[in-house]
Amino acid sequence: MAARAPRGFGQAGGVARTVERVGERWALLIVRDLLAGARRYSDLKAGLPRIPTNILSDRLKELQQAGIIRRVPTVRGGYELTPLGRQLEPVILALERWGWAAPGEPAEGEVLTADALAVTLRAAFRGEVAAGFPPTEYVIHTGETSVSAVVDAGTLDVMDVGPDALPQPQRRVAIPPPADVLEFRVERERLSELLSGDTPPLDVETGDRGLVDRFRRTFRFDAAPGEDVTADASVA
Amino acid sequence: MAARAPRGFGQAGGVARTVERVGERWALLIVRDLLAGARRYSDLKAGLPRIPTNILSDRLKELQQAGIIRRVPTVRGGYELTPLGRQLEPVILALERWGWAAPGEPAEGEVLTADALAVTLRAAFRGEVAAGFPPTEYVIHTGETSVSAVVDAGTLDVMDVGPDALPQPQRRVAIPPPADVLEFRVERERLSELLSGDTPPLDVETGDRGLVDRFRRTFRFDAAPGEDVTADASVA
DNA sequence: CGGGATCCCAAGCGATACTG
DNA sequence: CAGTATCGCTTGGGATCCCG
Repeated sequence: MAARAPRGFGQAGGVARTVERVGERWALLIVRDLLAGARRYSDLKAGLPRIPTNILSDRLKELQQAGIIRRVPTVRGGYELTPLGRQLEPVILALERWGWAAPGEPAEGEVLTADALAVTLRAAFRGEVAAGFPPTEYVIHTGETSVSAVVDAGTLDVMDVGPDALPQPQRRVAIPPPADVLEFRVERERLSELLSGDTPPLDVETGDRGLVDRFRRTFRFDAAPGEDVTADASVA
Repeated sequence: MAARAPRGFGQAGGVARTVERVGERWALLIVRDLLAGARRYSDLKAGLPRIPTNILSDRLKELQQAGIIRRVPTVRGGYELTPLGRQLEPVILALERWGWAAPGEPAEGEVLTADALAVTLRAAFRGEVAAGFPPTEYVIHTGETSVSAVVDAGTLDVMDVGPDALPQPQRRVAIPPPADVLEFRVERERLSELLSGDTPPLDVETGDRGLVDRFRRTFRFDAAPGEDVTADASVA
């Protein structure tokens, strides 16, 4: 007996506990996508094109047992985060921020889905700054992905508006569409620059160009003040 | 050619990028321990008793190539975080917080090392609250582990004071030892309660019992206000 | 002696095929 | 559409061995 905790880390700290539950391959990406709302099996699979279906199936089972996700009874194949799972949001946002700050080329053939972009925007969102602006809607096109980000009084709501977007569950709060709307397209490779406060070329399709600056203040990954990001990755 | 990005996620978002770099098994625990300061190969191995030596070796190489850690030239077998690696601190702290908030038994046979406990205390630390108290030193014994946490004007410094603690590099700031000192022992299973604002039995060895309350205000995982943590993990 | 490298086996992962 | 089943390959685990 005493199965010696097979495949555990043998560690009692919080990091070890968390990694044991969501550290398996693909698990955090599933959580990321579910952070945007309930999704069906096929939605998850479409958002994670390279996940093998058996792995998706395994992870969904494991995450359920860990109390992180649950099935949506009313939707066949539907899954959503539990309250415990939603508490992983700070983890996801911290991972998202570091990922954009880390150097390295984007690598071709990668997809940036609407759910991923929604998390990106939430990670870059500065509520305090945004609270100083009138309600604004930003429609962002990049690669094959299109999302709408509605900013109102320090709150942010992102939704997929792409060609194959699912019908959205009604908005949480029924707000009138903002008067200020900026719609633009930016290259995927330039998104990082845009969110770092840089001014890459972007193609404004609708709205006042002056709103671009508002966007750049509202969504911004702050290079930690006083901390140098550039690290020497060259190794013998 | 075009090696088809073997074993990548095929995702462009920040979460995917981060998980690709530090998502391998054990990697984040290595980063966690290095967050406490530079460590040698044997220190890391001792702090991670269940890691196979080849895996430790592999991870150290990978983390170096990712620019997250580097060798300490002056210390044989020494490793430390790069500035980029130190930027993972928010990630580690977020993981630590979720891990303590998640339900589940501690599981026996697990170790809680000094480096892990240091991260726990940093994750639970409330600088704003602490700033209101006079400088205080807390010496905490739990299980086999003993650390000293010096709190001064909203800053926290944790160091190993266990029987086999390494000789500490000199304190960052040469401060006089605080007048207020609390030394206590708490069972490992009760640590979670203590850091949740509960009042489990603890054995005060030195200092005024009134300082216990100061400790409880200084180190505290906040149950996110208005968010219910308890989730139903029971599954068919 | 500490700091790794090698080996072998088991477990997890990935691709594809298949079923309710 | 929502998964299971199967199979080959890759990775991790554990013990041992080697090197400076």
